[in-house]
Amino acid sequence: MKINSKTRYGTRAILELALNKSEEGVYQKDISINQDISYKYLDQIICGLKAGGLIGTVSGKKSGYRLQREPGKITVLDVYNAFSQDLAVVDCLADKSICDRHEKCAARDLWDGLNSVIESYLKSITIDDLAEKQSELENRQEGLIYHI
Amino acid sequence: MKINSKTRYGTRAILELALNKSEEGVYQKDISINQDISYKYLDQIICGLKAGGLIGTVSGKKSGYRLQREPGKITVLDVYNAFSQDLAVVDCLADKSICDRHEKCAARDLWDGLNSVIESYLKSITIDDLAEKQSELENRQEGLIYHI
DNA sequence: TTGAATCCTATCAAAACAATAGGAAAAGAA
DNA sequence: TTCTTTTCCTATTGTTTTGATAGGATTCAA
Repeated sequence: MKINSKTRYGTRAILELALNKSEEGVYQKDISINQDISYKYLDQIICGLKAGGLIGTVSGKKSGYRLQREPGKITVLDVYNAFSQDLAVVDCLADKSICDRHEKCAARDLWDGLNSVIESYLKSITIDDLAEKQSELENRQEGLIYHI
Repeated sequence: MKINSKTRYGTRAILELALNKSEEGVYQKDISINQDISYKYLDQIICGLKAGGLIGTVSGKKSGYRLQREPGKITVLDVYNAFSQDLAVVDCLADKSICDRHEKCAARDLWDGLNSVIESYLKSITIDDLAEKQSELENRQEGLIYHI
């Protein structure tokens, strides 16, 4: 049960865009530096986020990327879905035909429940939540320094 | 986010033991047949379940395997842990040293929350719950047949 | 017309995964 | 004892997924 690196990086990349309060786009280069993600690998991450309709390219004198919706309307599940087929912790959830047991399988119901739990958690957290949390964490850090 | 096949099969195998109401052990052969798991692969599954202290070998005239605890005291998380290291949807949860960002990383907190959600779900379901569910499913099936 | 940025596709090495294989050890039955 | 059945153990293998790199095409403003 691991989150793959594209989803991990994708979340950080999109968080980086949410943290940018200016009207201008954010360069891939800056996402790469600020979030410690290989510039080239980020190519694919950005491609996925764009294909998922979560981010877009800014046209104009300063290019770069920006969110396509308000950060409060993008959930982590959206990011997850940009890099995976449907969330299905076991294959028989997405496609019953692969297992004859599906009609009466307590195990399948179990995994189905797990799926729901994961899905609703990922859906409950928006990029805005993350951005707020990130600001909090950074402020708390500074606060500590003041007290030394 | 997939559950690996050992955990999947392991759950079904241990469910099979829970469904056996006799005092006698259940043969690997029978688990294999009833649960459609390759006999040889089941070797490794059983080995994991034994190492996890969840099942044991019956000694006496009829051998086979049985649960080591009451089914109500074995959770699906126990089964999961028998086949994976600690549950950690991202590696920086189990080992902070792999990423410098851990002090102030909203993403890490996000995955930590996901981890908790998964863990508490898996912990909330016992093998006894599964066995009961399985009986229900099989009875309902029979019930439907009567009404045709 | 060049420089910086986005965009696109192919490739690769390593790791994880799922499963098979072959047989040793134990223990009851003949 | 010997045979048979079942448990137990370790190695190996083929496939798929994963994480990442590579190389260059395209766009566009200065």
